[in-house]
Amino acid sequence: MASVAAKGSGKRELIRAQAMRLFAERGVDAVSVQDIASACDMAKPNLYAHFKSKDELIRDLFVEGYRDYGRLMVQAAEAPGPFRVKLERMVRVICGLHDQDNLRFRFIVMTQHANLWSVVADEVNPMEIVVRLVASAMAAGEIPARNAELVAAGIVGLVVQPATFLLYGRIGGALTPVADDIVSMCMRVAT
Amino acid sequence: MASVAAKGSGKRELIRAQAMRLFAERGVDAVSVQDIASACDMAKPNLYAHFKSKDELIRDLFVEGYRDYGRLMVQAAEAPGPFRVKLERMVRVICGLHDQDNLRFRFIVMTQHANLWSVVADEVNPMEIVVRLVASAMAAGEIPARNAELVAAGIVGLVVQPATFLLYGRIGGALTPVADDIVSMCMRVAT
DNA sequence: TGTACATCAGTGAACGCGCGTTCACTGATGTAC
DNA sequence: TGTACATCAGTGAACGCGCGTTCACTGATGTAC
Repeated sequence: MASVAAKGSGKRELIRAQAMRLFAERGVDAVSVQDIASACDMAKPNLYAHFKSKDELIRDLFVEGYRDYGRLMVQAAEAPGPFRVKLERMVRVICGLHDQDNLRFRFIVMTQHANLWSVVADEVNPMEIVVRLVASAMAAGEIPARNAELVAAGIVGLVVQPATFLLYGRIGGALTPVADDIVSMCMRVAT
Repeated sequence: MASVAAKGSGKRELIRAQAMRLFAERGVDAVSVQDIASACDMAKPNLYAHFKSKDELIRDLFVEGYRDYGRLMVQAAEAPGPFRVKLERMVRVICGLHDQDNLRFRFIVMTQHANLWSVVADEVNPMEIVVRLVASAMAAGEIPARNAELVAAGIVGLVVQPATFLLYGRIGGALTPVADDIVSMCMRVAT
């Protein structure tokens, strides 16, 4: 059961890894504390030595799940270069994280409407970051000034929806091989 | 409580309307049978005179929820005209349905990962329809032949993500006013 | 008109169940002398 | 070396709760004569 490698060491990381896997596969509501305990080969009460409650565990995974995305996207946006380069870096970051840690991406997709956003800081909120990138490129005259929120939404959709197609086996393989195509679609939308 | 207008008449339609509203607002798992009964001003057991179980009610709403989208999208795709016209009709249909019955759209978004797809026929599966439209336009040489699934995913994303932004108040108003912009983004992605 | 009966939408109360969570306890391990 | 004790990860059993669902019953309404 405990075949999914825990990133760090120790029981806490084992619990986090197994819980994220189960949540990603079935959704948080369809996974019981017992399910998580079984996957970790431990008794249910022992989970409470590491997390105060099921909710705390979910929040922990949600925050941690978005942290890397946010941080790397901010880096991509703040590093020097024209809009096209920033956007390309950003798309590649997301494709890379997606392929490298697919379970996390699944988890994020499954929980995206779960009223958990209040626990994620605005600075690392991926939507916010894309909106800011697009808006500042328009302000700088790098791309035509249009409805920035709408263009940003479009760009997010151009990444998220192919990822979702992949999730359901509609597209095979990984996201990185088509990163170029996604970037070019984004650029056509933005310019 | 029963202020949401039921489309048809009778208790069954009242239940369907209230349930869809609650499911759209909170997600199916966060709404109990008691919640639905209260919203309908009736006792819990009475729901079972109209639906065999909570699951049946959810499936009913899911199937019904997609039916109009699928039917109208197929019409838009099968009516004569070049790719651009078909795509535009299709986008307008979705924007129109979205604005006219926002709760249904919310419900669809909330339940999109709920393992309910087996109850929706392939012919009216919106993703399928878009994929077919793009693939046949490529086959006919109307648009450049590229990865059809990916382009279709992009187009779906260009509609769904703005709708989601709207859902969370990130964009104000309705989808129809920006339908033109969405169509033009889709065309730039596809050609 | 009044009486007897059939119908049936609607309900109060209870059902069993699995949930998240708590707690008193166990038993292996390390340490002191 | 053996004995006594402290530590603490881990657990079996139970907790209360709200869930979806069932069922025997009610009581208003319509119909027959």
